[in-house]
Amino acid sequence: MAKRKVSNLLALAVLSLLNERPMHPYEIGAVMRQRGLADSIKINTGSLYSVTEALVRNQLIEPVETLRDTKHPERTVYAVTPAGRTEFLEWLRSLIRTPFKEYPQFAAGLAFMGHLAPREAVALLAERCKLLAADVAEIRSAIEATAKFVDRLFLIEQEYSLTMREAEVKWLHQLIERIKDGTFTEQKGEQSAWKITHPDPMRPH
Amino acid sequence: MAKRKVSNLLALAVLSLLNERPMHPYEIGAVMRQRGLADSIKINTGSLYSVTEALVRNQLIEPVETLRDTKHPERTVYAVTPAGRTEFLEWLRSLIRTPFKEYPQFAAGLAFMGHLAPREAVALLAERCKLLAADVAEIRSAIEATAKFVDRLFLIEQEYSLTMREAEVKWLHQLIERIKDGTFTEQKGEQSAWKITHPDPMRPH
DNA sequence: CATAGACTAGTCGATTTCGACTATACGTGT
DNA sequence: ACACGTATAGTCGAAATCGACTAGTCTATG
Repeated sequence: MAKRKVSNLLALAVLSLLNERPMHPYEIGAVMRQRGLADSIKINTGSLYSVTEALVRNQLIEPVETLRDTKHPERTVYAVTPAGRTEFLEWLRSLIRTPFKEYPQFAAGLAFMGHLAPREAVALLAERCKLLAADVAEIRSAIEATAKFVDRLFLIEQEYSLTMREAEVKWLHQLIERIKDGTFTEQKGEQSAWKITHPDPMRPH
Repeated sequence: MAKRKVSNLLALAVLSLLNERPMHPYEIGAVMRQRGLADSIKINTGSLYSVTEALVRNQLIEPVETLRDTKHPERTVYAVTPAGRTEFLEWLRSLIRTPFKEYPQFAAGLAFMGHLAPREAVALLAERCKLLAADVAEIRSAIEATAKFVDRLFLIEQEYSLTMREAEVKWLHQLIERIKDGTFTEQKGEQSAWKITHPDPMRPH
């Protein structure tokens, strides 16, 4: 994510909600959680205030009033600026259009999987399959339960999440099979070991 | 990713490479790039040194010598400690076993897609499809080219990457179809608009 | 009535991330 | 000879991220 003045996705959420109406940061956090946005965008209180400041500094939002209420701490209400509205829409477009490079943790794990014995790798992958399958079931029922009172438009992202997990489970099954069937391994004595035919400095053992 | 003393995936790469042999950070960076690890783990020079310091601070690696060479700047060589070896393996296991929550940028885009007109959304999604398809083709040829001299074990992560992109392309096609076929939309005058039947504060317009 | 926990709205300081920069050496082209 | 680009090995300072903490109010419970 290059060149954006503020790039934390929290800022996108802030811009989106302020597009609806002015709010103070605590309220933004509460609405995000209420709407399940915390599922797509990581919320951290410190970052929410920090991002809000950055948006102000870059004139994408501005403070419009400060409310005092004997019952509550003082709160500052922000509204989006025209520049902020523009940034929001452009950012949103680029998020939908451009498949930006991601660095999923599992990919890093796979890159170093050769450090583990094939047998152990298979066990771990199988466990991952189980956990993902549970995720899949959970997302499924959440979608069904929510579909009763939420428009499908707002379930798209859960469906995406579901699809990607299902694809991973499927691939994992295949990977496990291939490890077991000897595609990646060879027998060394009683143990099966990764098949390494290029013992050069390219990769570990 | 909770509780790890050092959690940047760069640190995992450092631990992995130092498991092979002692190296200085610049060399670690170079080897990572040479091996294509920069594809799975984001490298930033400042972070590499910072992460190295954090690993030292937490006694997962230690400096073993400082080399001076009239041609090159002074360099500090680090080696992994027993605790570092243990941490590496446990971290690796957890990366493979546990599907930790990720926050892909596209998911955030989908969460707010309702802010765009359906027509525009479709155009953007179609563009994304194209870009992803190009990624798919590229990864495919990279795998084929590399398979000639790299063991399959070391291509697993590229295959994962390929699979996930293919799944996304497929799903995108379906999503586009569903937007076009009226699943998500309704006619409002001459324009098609998102079908919103719950105009409550749950979501934007 | 007192206490504990949750809620409200934010702060704080430590750590991490980022990307430009430093300074030297070498190779290449003009 | 000079300029430029690349390689070597790292530094630096600004900004971002994180998660615990602050302080007051309200509610429920004993």
